[in-house]
Amino acid sequence: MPAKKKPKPSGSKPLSLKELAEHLALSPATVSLVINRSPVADSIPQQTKDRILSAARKFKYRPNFFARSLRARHSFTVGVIVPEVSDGYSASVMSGIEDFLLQEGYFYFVVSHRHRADLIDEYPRLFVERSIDGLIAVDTPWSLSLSVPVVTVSGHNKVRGVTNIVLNHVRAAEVALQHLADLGHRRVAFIKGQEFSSDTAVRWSNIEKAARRLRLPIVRSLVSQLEGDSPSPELGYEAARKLLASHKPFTALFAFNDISAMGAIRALREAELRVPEDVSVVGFDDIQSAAYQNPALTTVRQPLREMGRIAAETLLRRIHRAGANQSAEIVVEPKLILRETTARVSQERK
Amino acid sequence: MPAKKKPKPSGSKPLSLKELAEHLALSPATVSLVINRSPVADSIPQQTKDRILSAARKFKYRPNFFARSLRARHSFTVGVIVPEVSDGYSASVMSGIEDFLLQEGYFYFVVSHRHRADLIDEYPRLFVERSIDGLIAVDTPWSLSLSVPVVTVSGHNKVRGVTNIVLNHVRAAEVALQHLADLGHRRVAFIKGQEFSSDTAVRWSNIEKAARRLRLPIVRSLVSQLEGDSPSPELGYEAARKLLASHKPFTALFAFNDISAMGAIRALREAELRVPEDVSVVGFDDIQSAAYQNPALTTVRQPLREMGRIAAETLLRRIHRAGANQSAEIVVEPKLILRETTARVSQERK
DNA sequence: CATATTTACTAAAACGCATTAGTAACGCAT
DNA sequence: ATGCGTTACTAATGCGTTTTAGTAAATATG
Repeated sequence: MPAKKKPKPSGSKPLSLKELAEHLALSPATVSLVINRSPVADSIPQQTKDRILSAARKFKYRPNFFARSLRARHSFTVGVIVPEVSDGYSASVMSGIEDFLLQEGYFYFVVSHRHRADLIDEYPRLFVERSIDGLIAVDTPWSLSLSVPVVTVSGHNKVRGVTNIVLNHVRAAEVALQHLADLGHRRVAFIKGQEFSSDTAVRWSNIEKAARRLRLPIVRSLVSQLEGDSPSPELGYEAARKLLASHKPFTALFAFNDISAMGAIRALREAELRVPEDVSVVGFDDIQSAAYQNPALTTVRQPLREMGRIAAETLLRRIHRAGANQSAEIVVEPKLILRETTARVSQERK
Repeated sequence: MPAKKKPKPSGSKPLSLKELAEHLALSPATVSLVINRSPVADSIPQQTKDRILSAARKFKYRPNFFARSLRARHSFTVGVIVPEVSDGYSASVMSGIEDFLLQEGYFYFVVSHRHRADLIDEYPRLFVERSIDGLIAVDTPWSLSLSVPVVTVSGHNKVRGVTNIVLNHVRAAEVALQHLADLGHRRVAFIKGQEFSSDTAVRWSNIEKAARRLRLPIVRSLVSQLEGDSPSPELGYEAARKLLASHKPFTALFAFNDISAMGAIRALREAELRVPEDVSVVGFDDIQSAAYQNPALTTVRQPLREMGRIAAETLLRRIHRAGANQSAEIVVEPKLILRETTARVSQERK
């Protein structure tokens, strides 16, 4: 005899397993077993199962997430830490992360540390308190060994228990400089990344190697560096101004990223230098707006979205098969995207 | 007599309230009361409190989040739904949301619906299953009345229980067209937003009104519309091509957003039209990269980050004082940012 | 000195679920 | 008739908190 107490079929608060069981005149245990398709429920006749399932549907039964997680001791949630949500790099990676995570029934928390060391320390702790199942650190210096699996995107420290998703930086430097060399450039200026950026060091050392192989000289005064943690092209503008101030001539510029390339182009313009006629510029990353600059930016593409996806995939794999699969590094390939900011070096400037 | 069982001061699994209490030879209740600074604990002598607090610190006791939420029936988590994390608009708003939320001890889940109606339907449900305390919908058509407070950014439907954070669109249209009119432009072309974009309709109707007030004609063939849901400038490029194809002359273009303005500028260039000498262009939003276009984009700024922050603030207020505070709309002011894509209309084109 | 109040706690229930160890009833072979 | 294996379930426990309603002892009050 079904109780006729709650005549609210919709809009009321969610009903619990117990209430559902009561309605069915069964025990919560049985209902739980059936709903979770537990093998223990094999002995339960199909008819009963159907009865349970259809009642669950009818009453829109949704297991309480906290109760479930409390018992199961995992949350189907991962943490993502980035320098800043609103910069193109992080956002692209996140997009890839999201793709995979949601499709697997996971959600994610995001936090931006904005390069504050205290936050880089604190946020992971907060995450762990929130019982995340794993963590992805994007473009963030990482040295912690957490109690949950960690995957980084562009992390370069070898830390026990963390897998790094990295670009093939050897290739990236090669492909960019080769292109410039092919166009006849010999005097190339560079803008290095900020100290805190996790790619700065590797990228630079590979540029040096590639330059050596190509016999391109690297002149001290033609190397500038981004300073400050703003995500705006302003920094590239400043860096390029310093380059210009050295009064050493150069015919090409390889910037640390697309954003700084944009700023640099502006500085070149202001100095009455045409891009690419007078100076060729190569960016890095290939963020969305790179293609729609005027002129469109030639750049080294990192498959950011894919890197995010791989990070998510790797993380979940590690969450599931804890222990095994300890490949510490996964490498993805860059690609040179030819657009309009590079050109053959002109005769008179050669 | 303290048990000498677990001699692992670090690295081991988190200890529970019960274990902590056991160690202190007190009941879990007492410990809980003290740790949560409950008024009921007033009668407990300071000495005992100190003992508890210092033990908690020593053992790094962290309450289990699920257990706590299970009991308290709220999660200190809100959901954020955006069209796409990796587009500048959403990302800026998110940045503002994050600022406020984290500072108040809340975390947030993000999902991108990418304009798929089924996801716009499904994600909020998933959110509710995850027991979010509230939801922010960014630039997303919203008509649902959820069981938790909802705040939209640029939502325009009046729905019971949802607060909309919106731009003053009257002013936005006015300020842009006034500027163009002041520069002598009479033949202005327009690019409208996609149907699915929540601002499209309001924006357009206010443009019509402002144009009427300024006695600027709106010619049918000089109105184009974005089509497709890509977040790239490509769409603006296409829209501008259609405008050009009409062969009606125009001296200014007011685009739906900065991204499409960038695409449009490229189309104009290809048609041998100089910006701003031949055609002035005004964008909308003032996303990060607007300032670093060449030429830098004149645009109507929406204070996106601030809108995010206000959304978060409003949401938390509504979560805390459920019921009251039912202002259905909060309006923020736009600002015209003068840069380099607008100029006085030239004599011969007039 | 009897009673009321305050002090310093604690027992127990509840939040909603998953799971393990059972049990009762039945059919079947011996 | 006895024992055994199925079948169809259920009771009970635990996950880690918070909170309410107590209680026992110490102290104050009349």
